[in-house]
Formats: sequence, C-alpha cells, structure tokens
Amino acid sequence: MKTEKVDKKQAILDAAEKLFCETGYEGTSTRQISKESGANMAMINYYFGSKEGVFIEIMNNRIEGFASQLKIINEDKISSLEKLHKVIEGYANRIFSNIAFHKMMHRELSLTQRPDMYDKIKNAMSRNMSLLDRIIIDGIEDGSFGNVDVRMIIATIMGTLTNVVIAPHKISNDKAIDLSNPKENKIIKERVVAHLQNLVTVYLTSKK
Amino acid sequence: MKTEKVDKKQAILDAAEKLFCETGYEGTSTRQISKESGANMAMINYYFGSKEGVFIEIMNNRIEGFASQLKIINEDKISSLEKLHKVIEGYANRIFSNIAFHKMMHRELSLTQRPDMYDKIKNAMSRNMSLLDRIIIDGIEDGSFGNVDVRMIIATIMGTLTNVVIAPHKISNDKAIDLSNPKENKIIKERVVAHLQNLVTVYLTSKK
DNA sequence: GGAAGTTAATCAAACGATTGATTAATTTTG
DNA sequence: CAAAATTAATCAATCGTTTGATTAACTTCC
Repeated sequence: MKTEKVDKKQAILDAAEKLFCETGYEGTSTRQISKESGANMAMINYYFGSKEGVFIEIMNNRIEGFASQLKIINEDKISSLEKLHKVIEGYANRIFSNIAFHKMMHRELSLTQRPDMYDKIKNAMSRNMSLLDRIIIDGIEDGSFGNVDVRMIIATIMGTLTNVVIAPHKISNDKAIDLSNPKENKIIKERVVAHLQNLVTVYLTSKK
Repeated sequence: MKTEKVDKKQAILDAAEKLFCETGYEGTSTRQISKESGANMAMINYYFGSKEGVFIEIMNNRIEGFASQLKIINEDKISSLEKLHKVIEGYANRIFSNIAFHKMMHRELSLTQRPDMYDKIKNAMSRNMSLLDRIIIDGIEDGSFGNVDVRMIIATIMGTLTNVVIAPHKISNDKAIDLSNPKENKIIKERVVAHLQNLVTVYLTSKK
C-alpha cells in the first residue's frame, strides 16, 4: 500500500469546500465537515486553527492560480480584439470548470461582514478587471475599437458569464439547464463564449 | 398622539430584511432581529411561525410588485426596440433602488438548499425572462432585429445589471463606487442603462 | 353604562439542541 | 522513545422555539 489513504488535511479541505458551496459558510457546521471528510472534529482546529481558517485556506488555494493564466495572454503579439476573445474564453473555462466555487465566491462576497476575505476576493477580481481594462483601452487608443464605456463593457462580460452559471436558466421552455452534466456544461460554455465574442466584436468595432 | 407607534409586525420585517441583507439568513439570529426591531423574541414566532416564515414573508412582499410594472410595458404600442429600452430602464430602477435586497436574493438563490424559496425566486425570475424573451422574439420575427441568441442576450442584460451592483467596482483607479450614496447611485444607474440600451441597439440591429 | 367575558399583543424565562472549540488520553509513525 | 496524529468526551455559548403569565383593548350582556 503506497498512498492509498489521502491525508486528512486535504480531505478536510475537500469536504469543507463542497459543503461551503452547497450550504454556505454559516450554514455548514464543523461536525458536517468532520463527518464528510472522515476526520475527527478536533482535526479541523488541529490543522487550520478554526473553521474560518479552513475557509481562508480554501480561498487562498483557489485564488492563487488565478492571475497566472490571464497574464500570459496580455503579452501575446496579437490584436486587442483577439486578446479580448482569448480572455473571454479563459474566463469561461475557469468559471465553468469550478461553478460551485464561483457561486460560493460571489455569495460570500455579497456579505458585508468577513472583511479580510472580502478584501482578498475583491483584490483578486480587481486585478482581473485591470487586465481587461488595459486590453480595451489599448484597443481604443490604437484605433481598433470605438470610444466606449470600458468599465461597463467589463461588467457586461463578467456579468454575462456569472449570470449564465448562477441564475436559473432554461434551455427550452420547460427543461432547466444542468451545468453539472459535462455535455451540457460544454455546450452552454461554448454558446456563451460565442455570444460574448460576437457581441464585443460587433459593439467595439461598430463606431470606430 | 395618533399612531406614533409603528406596528411591531412591520418592525420585525424591516429589521429582519436589513439583517438578512447584511449578514445573510444563516448569519442572522432571531435574537438580533428581536433586538433590532425592538420586539420581543416570541413575537417573531407569534406573527410568522418561524425564522424562515419571516424570510418567506419578506421575499413574497418584494416579489409581489415585480411583474406588474413590466407587464404594462409589453402592452404598449411601441417598437420592440423601444420596449427593450423601457424594460432595461425598469429593471435598473428596481434593482438600484433595492440593492441590498437584490444582493440577498442572489445570495440565497445560490444555495442548493432551501428548496421552496429557491423555487419561488426562480419562478419570479423566469417570468421576467419570458417577458424579455417575448419582446426580442417579436422583434426578430417582424424583422426589427437580426437573428441572435435570445437567451444569451437576456443573460447579458440581467448579468450586466447584477454585476454592476454586486461586484466591487471602481470609478477611477483608486476610489471605489459607493452605491448607497444617492448621487453616485443615480449616476451609475444612468450610465449602465445608457450602456445597455446602446449595446442592444447596436447589436440587435447590426445583422438584420 | 358598567361589569363580565373575550381577544390579540407582549413579555421574561426557560427549553432542548447545536454551535465552534478545547481538553486529555490514546494511537500511529518515524 | 519522542513527536505527530487521532480520538472521545466535554466545554461554554448560542441557536430557534415554546411556555405560561400579563397587559391592554374591544365585545357582549343586563
């Protein structure tokens, strides 16, 4: 037997993330985390100090690999429009492969309380917004794009993606979309990416 | 002294809504509601049966007046594009005048649990989406609009509005937007309305 | 019109259950 | 054996809810 048994520390993180996503931070008890992970209750405080420590560790792990992928795009020698298309695709990939976490992030972000985590998430988002900001402004300055409200364009791109994964959508008039189904997930992701890429292309190049 | 004392029932609803918005449903205790409202703890169960009963009552009251305003628009004898512009404005007005509630709605909606309320909110949103759906499809059929992905347009409209009020935005590079300031609230609202109206106009009429 | 009856509203106190956290003892590991 | 990991038991605090009693206002009846 090599590493048949995963270490309890990771088991706690996995279980906690799953539960936080499903029932929220306040709605999840340490006993639930203990049960779900198979670890004794005391292990939570042993490894992470507190319930909030678990939450913070989860957020830090997730936020960590966030900026890296997108930064590379901005250094490519491609047009502003192509950059924008790539960013949209990159965002969509990230969000659609971690829908539960993305929901949780937005949920906990909308609480006035918990200021340290709030700031951390806010800063991570701000960094991404700045990247988008840079790309669009470059496009305007080099004449690729018309003169538009940059911040609102960003709100449209991020808002559309978030709305599709969070709001309850229906694909036809009766059947609800199930994004946990990999097939549907892929279809909807490509659909929203195509829509957004098309939308920004038409809009940004319309009033040059 | 006429009716100096406001009704306790309403005081509980007001206090609970404020607290639910600030700290979430699970994060708010009945004792906090009692303290904030000035009503005895037992009054919560006396009037509403349970803490969840308070929540349900709040949601019902808010959702109630939701469809009425928008329905009227669809019966106007104006073009599809004008209808769309009016709906965008109507939505924005509603959301921007109840930002805290709108945040709370989205937050509690993103929980997998609490199925009855979830369904209620979902249905209310679906009704609004159907209205938008109808307007855009009419526009496509009578040749006013090009052939676009209707559901994604709706996601863009609702997503943009939600993103602006929920995500942490900055107006310049350092100062954060404060939507609780009536002046800023009005400015940002008009800005997002102008952006969305402009966006849908350009996009929907671009490929006729 | 005033005593008797009825009602809704309000209260302090307590209920059992659950919360996050800690202890001290035990087992596992290197 | 010593350090690290894990356990069951327990902690005080807080949770949502319920209780029984009291107040105040309104109805009914003679």
